Amino acid sequence: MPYTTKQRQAVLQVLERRGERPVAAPELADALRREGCPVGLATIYRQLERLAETGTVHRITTETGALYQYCPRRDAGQACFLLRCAACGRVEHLDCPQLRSLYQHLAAEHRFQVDPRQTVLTGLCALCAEQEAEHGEN
Amino acid sequence: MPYTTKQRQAVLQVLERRGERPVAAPELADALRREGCPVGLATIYRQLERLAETGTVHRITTETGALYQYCPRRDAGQACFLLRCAACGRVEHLDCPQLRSLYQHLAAEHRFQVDPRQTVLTGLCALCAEQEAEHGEN
DNA sequence: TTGCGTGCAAAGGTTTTGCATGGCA
DNA sequence: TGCCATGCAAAACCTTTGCACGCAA
Repeated sequence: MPYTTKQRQAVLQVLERRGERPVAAPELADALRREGCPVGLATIYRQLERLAETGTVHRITTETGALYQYCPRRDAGQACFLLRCAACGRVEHLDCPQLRSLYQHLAAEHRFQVDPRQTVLTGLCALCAEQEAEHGEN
Repeated sequence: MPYTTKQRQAVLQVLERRGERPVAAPELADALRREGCPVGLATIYRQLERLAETGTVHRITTETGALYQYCPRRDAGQACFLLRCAACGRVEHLDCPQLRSLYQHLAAEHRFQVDPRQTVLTGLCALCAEQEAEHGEN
C-alpha cells in the first residue's frame, strides 16, 4: 500500500459491504454521499481503475455502463470464471473443471484462447429463473 | 417487412458488406456519409435496434460502446455461440457440441441458464495470437 | 517539503428522445 | 389521406481529463 486516504478506504468499504452485488460508479458515489462521506466522482473512477488493475475488484462491462464487484482473492490471481445474471446483475464466481476443459478445447481445436477475466457468461441465475417461472404462470 | 426505406437498405448493406467485421453506430454513419448516402445517427440507432431485435445483426457490448455485426441466419433463430477477439474486435460464430454440452452442464449442475445471445467469449483469435507471439520474440 | 490524491469543472463520446417534416402505402 | 420513418437538435448518460489545491509520507 503506497498510500492510504480516507476516500480510498471509503470506496473499498462500500464494495466490501456490497459483497456479491456489483455496483456502478455513480451509484457508489450516491451511497458515499448518503453516508456523509462524499467522494468526487472522478476520484471514485480513479480508485476503481486501480482496484480493477490489482484484481481487487472485477470490472464488468454492461450495456448501461460498467459495474464493479469486490473480489476477495482466494488464490491470488487465479483464473476465475464469471457468471452474470442478466436479471439481477449479480455475478458469481465459478471454478468448474468442465468449464476449464472447454476453454482448453477451444484453444486446441478452434485456435481461440479465451481470456477468463474478460469473459462473462450471461444468463439467468437460479433465483431469477424461479421468479420468472412464477410470473409466467400468471 | 412492413416498410422499406432507402436508409434501412443502406444500413443493412453496409453491415452485409462488412461481413464478419463488427461496426459501431457512429462509424457506420461515417461510412454512409462517405458513400454519398448520409443517414441521420438517430435513424441508424433505430434501425440497428430493430435489426438486433429480429436477430439479423448481433449487438456486442464493449467498453467503448456497442458494436453491430451482420448475422446471416443459418438456421433461423438457432442459438449461436460468439467468440470475440479482444485484439482485432472480430466476432466469430461457433457451433461446437462441447460448448453446447457445457451450457447444459451449467444449467443442470450449477443452476445457471446461459443465454448464448448475450454471452460473448472474449480472448485471442488465431491470427492475433500469432502476431502477439511474434512481437514477444522481439 | 515533495509528490500524489482529491475536487471541481469541462470536455468527449455514445446513445436516447422530442418534434416537425416528408415519403410510402 | 394517414401513418410511420426520418432528420435535426437537444438532452441524458457515463467516463475521462486538466488544473489548482490539500493532505499524507
